[in-house]
Amino acid sequence: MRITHEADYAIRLVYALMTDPLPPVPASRLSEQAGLTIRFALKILRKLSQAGIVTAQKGATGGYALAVAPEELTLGHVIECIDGPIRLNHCLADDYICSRVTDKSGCRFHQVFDQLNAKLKQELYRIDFSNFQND
Amino acid sequence: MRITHEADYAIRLVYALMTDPLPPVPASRLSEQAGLTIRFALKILRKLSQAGIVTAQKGATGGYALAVAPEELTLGHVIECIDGPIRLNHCLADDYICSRVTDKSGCRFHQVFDQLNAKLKQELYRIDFSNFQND
DNA sequence: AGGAGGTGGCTATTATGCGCATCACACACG
DNA sequence: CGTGTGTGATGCGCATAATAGCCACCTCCT
Repeated sequence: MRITHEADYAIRLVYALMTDPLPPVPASRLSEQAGLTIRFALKILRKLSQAGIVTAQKGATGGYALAVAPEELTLGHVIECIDGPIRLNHCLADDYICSRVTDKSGCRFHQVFDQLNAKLKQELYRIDFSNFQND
Repeated sequence: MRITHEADYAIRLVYALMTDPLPPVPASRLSEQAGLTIRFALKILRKLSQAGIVTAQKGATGGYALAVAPEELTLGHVIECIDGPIRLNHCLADDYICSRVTDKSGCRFHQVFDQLNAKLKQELYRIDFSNFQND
């Protein structure tokens, strides 16, 4: 029922990236801002890069930059990029076979969790990073 | 971002308890209904018992019974009883000290997660077991 | 050449799922 | 009234997986 530390760090890294006046920002500066080791930051930034959320520039003057506008980027994007799909219950996974299933829409509990999950997801995808721009 | 298997099982156990026509129900029958081993079921039932959600009766004709009416018991009760407090982010814990804190209400991210968390909790405490009574 | 990120693997810690052994209790039956 | 049997209570322990974080080496750009 919790996002991982990694996802939390990812959010901080995106925030640090967004508020930095001089992109591209090297991982060292980002990790300092976000308060984690550079090694771990690199791992997280790689995931963000693969997901197309940030761009990475190698080389002497390289670093990271946001690939999408803050108002286009939501908490949901970042969290699912790091933690994988948001699922309140494991029974919401695609390949889960419920022993209590009665019809194709699954058991009543499944349906309830499915609805709740959709709501949570919707909320997370509603909160974009422009909300945090002036903090 | 997921409830544990244990909490999921707990929900199934409560459901089995609720739909059983002859309380008190021994753990053996409940575990069979809910599809888990009796040992694990006992551990979960103990937690439910300590939380006052079910009553346990020792002895030859003993077993478990619901201590509260189904319409008074919600998914939130059962989940928090097993998994502990619902927290979308670890920074919502009471003893967490945020490095980014700016005032007593915490950083902007904290505030957002706090609100989301409250919403989720509210939803989970809105869904009581009478919804599942006739399934 | 040197400073940047990319990749994969590695370790330590914690959470999770579940089992085992033993004790405590309540009823039933002799 | 005592003892046996079936029930739950308790605590220990372990196997597996997830998580958090680190390291070494490679690639790429300037």
